[in-house]
Order: sequence, then C-alpha cells, then structure tokens
Amino acid sequence: MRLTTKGRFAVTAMLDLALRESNGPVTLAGISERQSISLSYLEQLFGKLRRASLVESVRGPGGGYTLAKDAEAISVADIIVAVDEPVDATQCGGRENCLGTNQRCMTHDLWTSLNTTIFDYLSKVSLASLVNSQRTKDVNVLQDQREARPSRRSRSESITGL
Amino acid sequence: MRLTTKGRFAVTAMLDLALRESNGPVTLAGISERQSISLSYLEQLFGKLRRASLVESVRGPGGGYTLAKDAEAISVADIIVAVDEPVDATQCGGRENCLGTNQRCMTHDLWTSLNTTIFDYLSKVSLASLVNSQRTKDVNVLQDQREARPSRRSRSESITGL
DNA sequence: GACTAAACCCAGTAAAATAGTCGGGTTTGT
DNA sequence: ACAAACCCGACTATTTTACTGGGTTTAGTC
Repeated sequence: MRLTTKGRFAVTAMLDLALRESNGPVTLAGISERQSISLSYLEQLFGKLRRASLVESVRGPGGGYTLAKDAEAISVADIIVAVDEPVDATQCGGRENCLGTNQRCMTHDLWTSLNTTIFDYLSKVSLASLVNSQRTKDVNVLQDQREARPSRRSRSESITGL
Repeated sequence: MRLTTKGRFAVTAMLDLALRESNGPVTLAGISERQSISLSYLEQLFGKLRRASLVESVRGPGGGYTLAKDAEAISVADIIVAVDEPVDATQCGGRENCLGTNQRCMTHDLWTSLNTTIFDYLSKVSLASLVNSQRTKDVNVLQDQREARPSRRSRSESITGL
C-alpha cells in the first residue's frame, strides 16, 4: 500500500462528504472550496471513488455526491486503494523467478507481510470513526480558541511527526 | 509518514546489510547486485542512512557499511524516516490559521493521529525481526521448491494486496 | 423550452518526486 | 603506487502529482 498525499486528499474529501451528506448530495465545488483542493483534481479522485463503489453521483442541478454505503462500511484503506493505483514494489513482480539466488523473493515476502499488516490496520479505521473524532475535535477547537495563543504547535512538529 | 518505493528500497538494502554484516563490512556494490538497485542510488540512500546514524562506513579496500547499532535497535520506521524526507500533508502547514471556518485543521488533526499510529506500528518492527522472519522464509522457499509448480501466486495478488 | 447547475470526460501541463547516470573526488589497505 | 571502496554534486529521464481548460451530458427550474 502506498501512503501518499494523493490518498490523504481523497480521505480528506471523503471526510468532508461524510460530514455533510445528511443535507443531501454534496458538490465537488463545495469540497473544493472548503478543503482547498482543485475541482478538476477532485473530479479525477471521485471518478475513481465512484468506480470503486464508495460514492454515488447525482447529476444535474442540486446534484453532487453521496456515500454509496454507510460510513461504518467504508475504511480508510478502501479510499486509499481506490485512488492510489498500486505499483509493484518487488523487483520480482510478485512472481518467484527472481535472479536465482537464495535471496529470491526476499523483498516480495517482506513487503507483502508488512503491507497486509498496515492494510489491516487501515481497514479497521472507518470513515464513521473519523467523523466522530472530527466532531469531538470541533469542540476542542472551540476550547482552543478560548485559550491564549502561545500554545500553538511548531511547524516542524507536524512534519517530523511522520 | 510516507510509504513509497524509496523507503522500501532502503529497507530492502538494510535487510541485505543486516543479513551479511557478520562477515565484516558489506559493500554497496554487493547490495546493488543482489537487490538490483543501482549503485549510485544506493550511495544516495546510504548517505542519508549514515547521517541518520543508522549505519557506519569503513572506507578503503575491504570497507563497506555496517549497522551503527544493534539490529534490534533499528526499526523500519527509522529507516523510512531517514530516507524519505517528509512533505507537509496538511494544507494549513501544521499551523492553526487555515481559512477561518470550523473546518480548520481538520486534515491536520486527522493525519497527525493516523500518522503517529502507523509510525508507532512501524517503530515496533525491528530490523532484527525482519532478519529472523527472512531466515525462516529461506526455509520455506526451499520447501516451496520441493513442491510442484502450480501453486504459484498470481501477479495481481501481490499488487492488490495493499 | 431555455437556462443553469451540476456531474462527467479528456487532453494537456507544470512541478515535484523517483530512480538513475556521470564524473569527479577522498580515504586507506595491500 | 594502486585499487577498492566511500563520498559528493550536478545532471537527466521517467513517473507521479496536482492542476487548467475545454467540452458533453443530465436534470431541475423558471
């Protein structure tokens, strides 16, 4: 599984959608404004999300996107896999005929096991749980605003964090 | 934390190094041959790994690289962080002054928490554990070779795996 | 039925990251 | 002296990322 900014954009957009779809279909133009993602890039991403049956579209005025299934049934892994077309990380291409040493398929075995573990983890993080933690975060944000300013986070913290 | 093929190359190279350093320093030329990674690319990666104090170098003939600390003390996360200089995934740059709506820092909070969780997981996977599982895999590979061929994996399996 | 808001589609493209090349060094054991 | 190895910076090609701009459908509204 790749974990890039592309997947993060998709998860962010899906979270925005999940937070608002109770009011009917959500337009990409709205997501674009709120999350500062270009409309056409969102179109590309949602094309993939639709083909992966994670969202459904309603065309015409008043249209937009809704979740194709319950937010509990959509995982972060689903979203990332949908938009992040995978490349082959093993030099043997998943087959067993690497250069014929005892090292053959070393990376294959290593990465498939690491991958499945990370994938399993992200499969257990549902969009619904993100929505919930986001809603509680909103409260925290309001509390933060009542606090003094000096408690701001440094820029490097978020970067080196991982 | 980004999870790209670059980090995989680095982990693969470090695993190769860990498997062989008991015989003295391991040359990049050897890793290049065995793992099919270009020598100059390895030089770039090991420059970063050395500056991150994960490996030590011995110059001159008979030289090469050794682990700077015990294989138990080096995690997959250490390696990936060392070679994969991080980019900022949040549009607010880790600060709290996103476009002033109630959505501000949504992605910041989301990704820092997801990131730390994945980071924590990969921090617990040590190079030593990879070495061990690789050594047992070697046995499995030999067993596989005794089996008939039809049990080969499909290419798509390894790709869609994560 | 025209107008319009939206999804859809597609070709191109600039910037960045990836992966590698090249050509030179410097250090050090033999 | 020589050669093995690290070291380093600049350069290049390819791919991915993120975006621009053009169009086409679809469907609700006046």
